[in-house]
Amino acid sequence: MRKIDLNNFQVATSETARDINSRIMLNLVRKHQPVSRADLMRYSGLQRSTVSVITEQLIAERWLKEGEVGNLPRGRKPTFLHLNEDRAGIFGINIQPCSTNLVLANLAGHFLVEETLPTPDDPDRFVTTIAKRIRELMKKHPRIAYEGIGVSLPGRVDPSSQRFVFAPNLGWRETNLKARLQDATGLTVEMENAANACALSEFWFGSHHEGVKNLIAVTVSEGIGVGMILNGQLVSGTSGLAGEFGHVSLNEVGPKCRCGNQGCWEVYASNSAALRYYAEAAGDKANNGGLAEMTFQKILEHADQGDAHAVQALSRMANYLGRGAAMLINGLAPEVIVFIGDVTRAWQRIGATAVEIAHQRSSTHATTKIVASDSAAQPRVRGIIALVLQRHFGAPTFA
Amino acid sequence: MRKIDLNNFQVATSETARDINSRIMLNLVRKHQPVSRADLMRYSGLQRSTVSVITEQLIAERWLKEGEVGNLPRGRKPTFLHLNEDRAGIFGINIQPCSTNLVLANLAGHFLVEETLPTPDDPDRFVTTIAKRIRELMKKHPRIAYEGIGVSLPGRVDPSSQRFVFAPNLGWRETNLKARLQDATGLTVEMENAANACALSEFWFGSHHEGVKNLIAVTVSEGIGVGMILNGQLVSGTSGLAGEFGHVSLNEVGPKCRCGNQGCWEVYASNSAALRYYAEAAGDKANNGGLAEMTFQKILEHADQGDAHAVQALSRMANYLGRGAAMLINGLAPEVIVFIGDVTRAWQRIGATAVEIAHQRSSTHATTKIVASDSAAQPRVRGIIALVLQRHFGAPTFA
DNA sequence: AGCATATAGTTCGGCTCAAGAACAAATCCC
DNA sequence: GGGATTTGTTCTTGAGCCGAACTATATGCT
Repeated sequence: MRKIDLNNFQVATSETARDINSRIMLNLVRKHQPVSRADLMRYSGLQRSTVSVITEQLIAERWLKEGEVGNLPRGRKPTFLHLNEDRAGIFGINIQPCSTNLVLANLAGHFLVEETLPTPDDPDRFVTTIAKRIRELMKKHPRIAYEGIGVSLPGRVDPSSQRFVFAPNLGWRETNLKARLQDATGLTVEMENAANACALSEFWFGSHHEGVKNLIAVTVSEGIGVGMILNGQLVSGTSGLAGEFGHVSLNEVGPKCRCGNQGCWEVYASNSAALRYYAEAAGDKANNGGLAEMTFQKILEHADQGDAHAVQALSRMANYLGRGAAMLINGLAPEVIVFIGDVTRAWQRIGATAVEIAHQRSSTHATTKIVASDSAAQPRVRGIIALVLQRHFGAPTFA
Repeated sequence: MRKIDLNNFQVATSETARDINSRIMLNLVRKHQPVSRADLMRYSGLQRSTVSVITEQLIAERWLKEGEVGNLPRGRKPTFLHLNEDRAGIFGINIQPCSTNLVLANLAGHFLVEETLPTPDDPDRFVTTIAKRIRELMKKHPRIAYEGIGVSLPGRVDPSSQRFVFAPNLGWRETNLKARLQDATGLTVEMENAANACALSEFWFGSHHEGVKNLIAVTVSEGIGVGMILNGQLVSGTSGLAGEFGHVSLNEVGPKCRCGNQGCWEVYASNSAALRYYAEAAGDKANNGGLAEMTFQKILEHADQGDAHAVQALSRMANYLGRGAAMLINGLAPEVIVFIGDVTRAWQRIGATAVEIAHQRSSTHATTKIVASDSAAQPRVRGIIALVLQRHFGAPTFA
């Protein structure tokens, strides 16, 4: 039960009921399509007449389209309804320190165009490059409407001002990226932290978590980021700063972290941590060169080839991934924790350890599932598409 | 933005708009009373006519009452509306290991009756004793309607089944307390974890956090419990298990915790931890007796009397309270963290340390306020009143 | 006193919307 | 072809908000 925010609430008008019910219809079609009006009546509990009127309206607005006719043992054949997936196009941009993904997706979240380009050093060049490409793509695919642009980036974004609070890995000075991209493209821009985007991706597109209302995404790369869905919605905290569990200290006398503190989770469980573990294990060989050019990628390969040091490094990393997961389970008790990042490619090797440690160190009553994301699914960019889609498929809020 | 749960949603009917708007009216009156219909029109943005109809209805249902007439420089004098605080009575029960509070409150959360009794060893006796007393009180105050009973207890309650998942400090075997209390009193019973109740208390009755949507309550006693309000609503997690941050390990080689793990936050920052610190500081004197009967209460007194060991023990405790708060700030970035428990009585002594450590060890961008609750306010029992009040004052959810 | 002005609150017609019943359409089976 | 069955539409009714007109009550100026 939510408390009404008396500084910012929304009263109901005569159209409110329709807003709510047509949003429900849209979601029911999304889930159950192909689906007849009669099915919608049964799923929703609304009157057949009401369903008819609402679907008629949604068809007129091109959200839905009538499709083939179904077959039943008896009676009039139903006309199936479908989501009109090509009603709108959404651009998704995923900015990472070295490369940026640009995607054009439809309402179903399917990618129509998918490109990768190097991330420019400064935001000015970024805006002009991306805006140009987006305008080209809009010309090339002129038939669809464009809903907006979603941007995921390694940093925290203030939900109210939509400026980023910090993005250390990007090295960009604080800038009003949103306004400039909007001016350059004419489309609405929404920005979100990459871990939050991943959480949204799993929450809206993850097929295996039916009925889940609490889901946590953990992105593991150079650092660790956490995105949280609690009570069915993204948790952003004040100024969008929530999710920095990667900088919770697991050991007050642990190694220094770039955040200034000691023994942070990401000092123990990130890709960089695995590199450190490998260097420690490989010992003196480190000085013989080669190790300086070591990458997490190579550790995964070495482990596959049976390199004991690599296996050990990954195992230590897995152990700490488990400890951090235990923190999240104890504190937030989600139904699911999803790990995202290169580490998922080695999940078969390290998943069991992480899961075991996590359960060992968390409440015995918790039933949290811990899984690795399908890395092919591009959760960062899919999630940012989900963010934009929420405008149309999310629950409208009143009061 | 929330995702619609297609397994459990609520369609809008013709009455939905009224439900929403009259709930808003009720809250506006609660906040701004005494308030005229014209004021409500301005606060809500609804038409004067709509406000008139809704208030008429709320007066007929006895939620509101007309009061005195106001004065204005010009024009017709407004009739002020008030919340009819005595429309309903709510029983609040706070179960703690040794004593139980029973409170009868009105709609404003004011206590009409306030009693304390020893907590029976077994739930059977508890139900009969409490139910008898509640029936007596209902006879004694026959004029008001009774809304229900709220029960706060040291343990986690599954929101769906309303059974407690575990309550180790209570030592009661799992029992369907809710159903039995309902049968014995004829009133609706709602149960909630004590830390969650505290969070609700601060959120609904805390005057100093206007506009706050993310608030965390930390109860410090023998153990540490955490209750979280995020996005304006209580976060319970799967089976109500969220909030066990007290059992997050801050040190993997720290002292054993009763939960089976090592170095949990509550091993370092609870009342029991302060007792251990004191024993360590007092050293050999411990064997001379007296220390076995040491209580946290006495440590507070000794500190006031200038006992260096007591001061040091509290200071170590404060340090770890700060570290735990830093974890909550990094992870959840609330606007406010409220500490609750005996420790608040020593807040003048230890607050500064805790706040300093918390800010030192959390994101430099975070602006979380850290405060001690007013211990006289009885947050546990006030919060459980808030839980029941939410039924009438919380935002109704559709879709 | 009389009138203009201002503010509070009520009443009524018009519009949106869901409910529910009646009806039309389409199909199968006998 | 007729009855049974299911889908989908149409129409009336009642709930509820909007907006305008209207009533009630006050002040201040002439």
